[in-house]
Amino acid sequence: MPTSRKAPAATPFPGGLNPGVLRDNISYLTRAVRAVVQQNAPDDLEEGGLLAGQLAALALIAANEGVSQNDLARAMLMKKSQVTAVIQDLVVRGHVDRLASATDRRYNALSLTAQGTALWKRSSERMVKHSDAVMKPLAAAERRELLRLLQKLVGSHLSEP
Amino acid sequence: MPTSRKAPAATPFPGGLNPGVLRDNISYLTRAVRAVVQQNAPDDLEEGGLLAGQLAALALIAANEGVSQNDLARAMLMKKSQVTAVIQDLVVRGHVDRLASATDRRYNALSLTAQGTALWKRSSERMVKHSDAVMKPLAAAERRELLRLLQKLVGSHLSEP
DNA sequence: TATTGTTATACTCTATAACTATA
DNA sequence: TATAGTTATAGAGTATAACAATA
Repeated sequence: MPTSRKAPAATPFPGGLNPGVLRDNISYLTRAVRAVVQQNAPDDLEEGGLLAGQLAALALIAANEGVSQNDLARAMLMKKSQVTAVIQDLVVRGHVDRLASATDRRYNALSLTAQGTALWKRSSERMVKHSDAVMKPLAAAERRELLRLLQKLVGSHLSEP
Repeated sequence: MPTSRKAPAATPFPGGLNPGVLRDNISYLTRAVRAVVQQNAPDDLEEGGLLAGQLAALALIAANEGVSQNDLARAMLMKKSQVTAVIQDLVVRGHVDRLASATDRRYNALSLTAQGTALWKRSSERMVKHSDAVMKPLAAAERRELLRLLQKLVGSHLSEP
């Protein structure tokens, strides 16, 4: 019997264990990747005591001047109460301006301060490097495909909730 | 100028925002998928107040009778202290037996009780259904490829840490 | 009434280090 | 001395609901 016929994947599993149903479980796998992401984060990823979500907030504010906290919450898949905490700290630290919208004063229009812009410039480079480092074990085509599939998965669930 | 030439991906982004560098960031994307996974979890996924990691522990013990807590920690990418808490609760609930190994009494050999086996039988079905539900927006080939890439990514980082 | 954002609260998850017991 | 597991603790992440301000 030829050995090449439908070899059973032989996925190396952490600790040499039999993965059982976990091998094809998206919950387990994404949790595992999150752990890998955390472990590969450089100590200086979050400059000056910034929290993880605050970097993502900076990224989105930088790319969407005047965005509201509600839209930010949707984009980051966070509760609005969580966004309040994230933004409040960024405001206190002087990285973000939070102004009530002129047309509808329920909204906060968020923007980066000069200091926030400078911080983001430094941070974004580290952020991209970190992501690249995590993805390094994959070939270029695989990296693109993984990102595409994750984007599609998230996008699909958010467009039809 | 033809509009079809290298269209800019047009990835729909939550909240209609410009994703900026987050679009290709593995940290952001996996965090987003984790949120989707959580939101799609049925209320009865974890029967009887079980915690998330406890299901994964059941899965691994079921597939690896007599496994040690250390190997479990590696496979689940958890700290051993975290595994202690997870297992302790499963032991108290009567789902898991924890016996000092006969050959080296530092090790605990974990196994499912009859009750734990019955629980796992029920839970594993819900677990697989949950994963399938989350993956549903992807085509079958895409699902396979996403799982393969996540497995490869995790496996690569754990084999050469 | 409905929506944006805030506050308060609780629970889960994760990380660290000191400790024990076995080897 | 090295390893498996335990304990204690702190911090980060997340979910819920009640609330104020604005529309």
